[in-house]
Amino acid sequence: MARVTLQSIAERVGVSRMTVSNAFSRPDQLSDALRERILAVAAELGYLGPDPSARSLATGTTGTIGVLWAKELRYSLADEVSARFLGAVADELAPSGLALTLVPAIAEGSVVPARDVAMDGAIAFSCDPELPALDWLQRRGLPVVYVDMAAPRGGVAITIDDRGGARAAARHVVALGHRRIALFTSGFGDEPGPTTGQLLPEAGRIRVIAERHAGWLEGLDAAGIVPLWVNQPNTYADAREAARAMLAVPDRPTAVLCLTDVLASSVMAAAADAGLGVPGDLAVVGFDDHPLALRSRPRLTTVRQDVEAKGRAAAQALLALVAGRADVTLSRPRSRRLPVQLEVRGSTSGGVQLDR
Amino acid sequence: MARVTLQSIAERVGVSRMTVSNAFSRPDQLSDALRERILAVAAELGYLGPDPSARSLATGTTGTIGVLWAKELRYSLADEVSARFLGAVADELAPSGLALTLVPAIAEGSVVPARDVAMDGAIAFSCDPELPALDWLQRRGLPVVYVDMAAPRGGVAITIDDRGGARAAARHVVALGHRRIALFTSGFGDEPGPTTGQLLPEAGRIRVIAERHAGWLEGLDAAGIVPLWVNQPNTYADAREAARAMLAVPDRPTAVLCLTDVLASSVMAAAADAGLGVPGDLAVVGFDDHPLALRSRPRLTTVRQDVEAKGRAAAQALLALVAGRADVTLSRPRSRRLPVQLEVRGSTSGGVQLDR
DNA sequence: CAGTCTATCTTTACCGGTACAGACTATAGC
DNA sequence: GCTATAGTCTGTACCGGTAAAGATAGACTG
Repeated sequence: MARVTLQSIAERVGVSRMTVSNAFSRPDQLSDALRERILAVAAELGYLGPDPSARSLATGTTGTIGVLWAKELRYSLADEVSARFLGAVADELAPSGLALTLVPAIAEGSVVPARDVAMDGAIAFSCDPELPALDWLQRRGLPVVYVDMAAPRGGVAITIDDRGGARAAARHVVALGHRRIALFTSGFGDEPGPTTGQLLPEAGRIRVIAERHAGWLEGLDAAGIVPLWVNQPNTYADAREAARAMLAVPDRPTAVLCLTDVLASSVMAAAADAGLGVPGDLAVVGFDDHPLALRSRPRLTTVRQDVEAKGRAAAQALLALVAGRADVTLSRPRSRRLPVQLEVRGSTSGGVQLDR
Repeated sequence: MARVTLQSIAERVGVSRMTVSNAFSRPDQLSDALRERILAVAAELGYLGPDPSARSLATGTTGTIGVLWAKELRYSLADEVSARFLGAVADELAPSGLALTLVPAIAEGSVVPARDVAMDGAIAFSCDPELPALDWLQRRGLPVVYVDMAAPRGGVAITIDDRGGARAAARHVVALGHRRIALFTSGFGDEPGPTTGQLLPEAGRIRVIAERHAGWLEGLDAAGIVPLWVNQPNTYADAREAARAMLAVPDRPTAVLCLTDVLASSVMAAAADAGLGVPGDLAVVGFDDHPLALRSRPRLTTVRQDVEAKGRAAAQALLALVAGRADVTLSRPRSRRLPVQLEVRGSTSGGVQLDR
């Protein structure tokens, strides 16, 4: 299959290659009559439109933006919250005709995707700031928007008020009178269950984890409460084992604050398995307001974030950065911190009235 | 920021441009000493490695493969099952250094991603076979693997036994003695709730829908049962309204077979809202064996598919196709239909023993 | 010591487009 | 009638690499 190129069409029609190029890319540069003739010949020859790579080389733009993922995609995408974020980004980008490339931050083999994948810009999503891949993005001079992580100096970050939300969650259970409170989270290694260990440094660099922990502690410290830390290894496995271990400790906690709704959901399942009533025996609070939160019985009290708004904000900021490279008169997009909202539902209130 | 190119490095070191290229791409083509010198100069000048677009143009490969999505990504990715499929594909591809580009099948504006995005191959995931985007992929001569959809003649398809699974689900509830059975699905338009309408043509072309419906009917027809069709508009909204309407009909069904676990989960929530016991008042069967199925109380009887195996199979088939283009002696990968398995749990059995 | 390798580097020729600066009309304005 | 102006089209010069074959020289073979 000999490839049909601009050149072959040009020869057939009897015009210059440039004119054929314009027929596709800049219709205003030639007469309609000629354009139609060119397009007809192109169709006849089976021309597929300008070659993406060649155009990309010539113009310096690729038509795709990358999303840098820290974790293995298997895990990240399995999480509905991350996936919805990605979906919102993709949809916000679609009208501009930009596709979205998933770029693994962790290199396997010699290919370094953050260096070798063609893209016009990138969104770094909840990455360890020390990842070499981030360096590559910057060295390439690509516009980058940082989501759920700190931006380097001058960078654009889109975050949510993780700390405030976690603090509100902690205050909520404290206000309900709970004193034995567990913090159900990740980042303490591979052992599921209650832990007295240190948060792993790499986990501490994940902003979402660090900030939610900080918020919880702010809320608990004020009441002089020392929490029970419970670890869930950061894999895709069901968190029920860790939850079971938590519920088996002497002086079992009466309330548990969870890093995410997905973890909270497993906690609720474990509570049911153990014959414990929620919220009567155990109050549970999640984070994210995942669809799970509404599907669970009782409905889950949680800190709502608008993950789709976050995705849209990130996409818009990145679009502005990409456009700003071409037109320096445009103002740079600003970092934003989106608000969160504590949603009190049946998993803590117990009152049917609040459970709608 | 003047770009550092191979040429500038070559001049600085005093060798040909080709040698510099080889220093990066084919280390065996030059002496180690020279290579080190070149890399040193490259580092000093801030060279970032070969430009992806230029390399892509010269070699004819892009280092990315596309995944064609029919629905808006916002919806597709929000579904944990789709998302896990995508994650499995991405992880299977990662060792080959291939990135993954999400390609919207529905064009917005003049850009046709399936035509304009650079890629080495594509996975079409549960698309309407009549989508123009599929044509573009074929006209480009790209290797394509079709997942959860029929492949065109000679194409490679990875599917699951949707029909057999649905049939097993139907037989299961029939065997339990149910006679008033609802089929909770999508594809009948925008009205939620029981319907007597026709399945929309575009929905009928979605293999997953068509096959699961066919399987259900095979199972019910054998028992002479006429089901109640219940429609859930194909949006991201919670399906509880449709479920509520279903439970409000006179002669309320005693069993409901659902297109997916996500829908089943909403049905169970609606049952709880209506004060109905599962499985006592209403038996519920899902499809997919989504993590939800295990988290729900009672646990959801469902048809298990291994979505990650599906993703891996698709990725492997595509890798084989891509490799086969270069080396025609390789055998073409074959279409596969992966098995499914009915998982009987508490939402139909009622027996505690089966609910573990 | 001629002949043949092998390793190393260079030369030539693309890959398939687009940007930008003319050049050549035809029309309009005065 | 002569010059602006706009509308079309062409020519040239890149974009930044890689493939494949050729050149050169020292090592090895018999």
